[in-house]
Amino acid sequence: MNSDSSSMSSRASSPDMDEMYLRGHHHHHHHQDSRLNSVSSTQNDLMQKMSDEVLSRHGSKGDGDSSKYKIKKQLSEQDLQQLRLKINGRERKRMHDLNLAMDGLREVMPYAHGPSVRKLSKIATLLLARNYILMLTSSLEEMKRLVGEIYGGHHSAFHCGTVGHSAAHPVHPSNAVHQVHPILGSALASNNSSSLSATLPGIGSIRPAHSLLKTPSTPPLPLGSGFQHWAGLPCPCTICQMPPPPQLSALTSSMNRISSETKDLLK
DNA sequence: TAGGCCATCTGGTCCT
DNA sequence: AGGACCAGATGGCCTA
Repeated sequence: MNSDSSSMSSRASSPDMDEMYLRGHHHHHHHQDSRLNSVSSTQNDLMQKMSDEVLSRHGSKGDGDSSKYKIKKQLSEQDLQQLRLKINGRERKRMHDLNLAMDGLREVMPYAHGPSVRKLSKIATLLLARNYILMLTSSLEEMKRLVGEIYGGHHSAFHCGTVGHSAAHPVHPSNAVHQVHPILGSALASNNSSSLSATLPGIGSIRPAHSLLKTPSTPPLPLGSGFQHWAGLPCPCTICQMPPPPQLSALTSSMNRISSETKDLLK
């Protein structure tokens, strides 16, 4: 029925409940669930309600002829089945789309990918993503600060990526730190880079804003801002041509402190 | 076997 | 009115 296997690859697909429904699931008492009795009654109510809706759609509501009503009730049950199938199908598609988005998020998360690695659960994905964003944001802030200290504020203000772009690209994390939701803002305030934890392998030789995001296993993050630093292109500016200042190694070590939190997520 | 995770169904609510 | 979104319920699968 549904060909989507990406979100269900690790488990057998469930029995087709629509099929069950069509075979008389609404008469079901195939398991002794305490909820089923109440559901059955409410379901009957629903059936009647929807039946009325369908009947009214067909312009037959209020028909006094009982034999006609019986026929039309039968028709309406078919309509109800079709309606239910339609609604269920929409909901399934919605959840499949949600799972696809979740897979997309997993793909850009800094954790080991591969067939032998069990994929992150949904909750772990969301929590890790949050930590990752927080870490990136605070790293960026820290780098901006360091660059400002080293080269002076006026120069860094003209730097193509780390500072100058932030005003032009509102969605960039370096700008988001000032515009973020109050909750995130408070989270940032309480989460410096040492308490944050995310995995960024191969970050040893740091160039501001470059190698931070260009991890070997992850593609450039699609932030939607057209931020050219992340497009894999070499940057011609003087700052990017210079070797990394020794102060930035402190950032490296803080980044490598990844994570009791994150490791917990991966358990 | 218990608990975690998940897909699905379902009814309610909100939105367009 | 119909669709999107949400939360609760349920059962299946898997793992410690």
